[in-house]
Amino acid sequence: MPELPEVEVVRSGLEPAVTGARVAGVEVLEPRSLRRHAHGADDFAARLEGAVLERPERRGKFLWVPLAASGTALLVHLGMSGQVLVREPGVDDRQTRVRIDLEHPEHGPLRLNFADQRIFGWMALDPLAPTGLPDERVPALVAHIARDPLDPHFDDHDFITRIRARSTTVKRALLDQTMVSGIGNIYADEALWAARIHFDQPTRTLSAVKARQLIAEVRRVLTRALAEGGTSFDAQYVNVNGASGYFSHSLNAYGQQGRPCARCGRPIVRVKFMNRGAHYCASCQRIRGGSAA
DNA sequence: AAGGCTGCCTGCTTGC
DNA sequence: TGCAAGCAGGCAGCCT
Repeated sequence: MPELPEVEVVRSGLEPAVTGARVAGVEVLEPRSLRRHAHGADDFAARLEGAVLERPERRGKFLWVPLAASGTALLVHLGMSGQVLVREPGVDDRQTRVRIDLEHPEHGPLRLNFADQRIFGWMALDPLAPTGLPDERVPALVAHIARDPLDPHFDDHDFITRIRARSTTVKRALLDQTMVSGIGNIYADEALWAARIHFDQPTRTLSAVKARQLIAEVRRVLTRALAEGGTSFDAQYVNVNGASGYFSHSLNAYGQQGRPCARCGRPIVRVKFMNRGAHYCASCQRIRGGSAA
């Protein structure tokens, strides 16, 4: 379940390998991995071959590599199980869906393998469009995605205002990538635990102080997970070298059902919510009625 | 506007 | 032992 920290680990790992490299060859082994590319697998390969790659960028869980002098980017979403692996030429990985061979001016030939067990992830070539900020462009398929909490232009005050104005509940809002991006099921549950907020608390009843605390805890958990190299439970998430992260050892709520809450000792419980699991401490995280003041 | 639900997917785990 | 159902869930799109 790659979320912001895992995608950022991939982006930063990719940066030295791809920046300035030329695409020497593209092989699409699984056309479904290109379902969001507008014109099919052959067009994808033909247009990507020969392109020179620039520094990879990220917003939320979306990762893209601009192609020099083209107004286009190679856009990647890892979905549930996607990986981008930097390998020696000719090396293959299990469940490789797209192979991209690179020629780097300093590192020589390299291979990128886009591997994805469940095929929820995808790649596409997508036009870059201006955001309104000087010198900032994002792919068209990312235009509707909100800034993420590690973006220097993320506006906490604006987030607090918007979340309190929405008639929804708090976990639903955290998972809504048009409200705030980069958060998935793991870090939503972790941030809610840290802020002592129940997942089903109506957002209109969140005080401004509580909403501020929530976004601060979101940022803290994302930052800590990034520092630990992301969360891995198995081979489904690895960095560009195939190594796992360590944050799974730091989880307080997600996957901790039956274990004692690190604050109060009562067991963490897991319930079904939005067709996924919600993990929380029923003692520390209660729905508070009352004023929104 | 909000949200419920489905489809997209495979591999591992659980249950009969 | 073997098979089938259940489970993991990000996102788009449809419908109410």
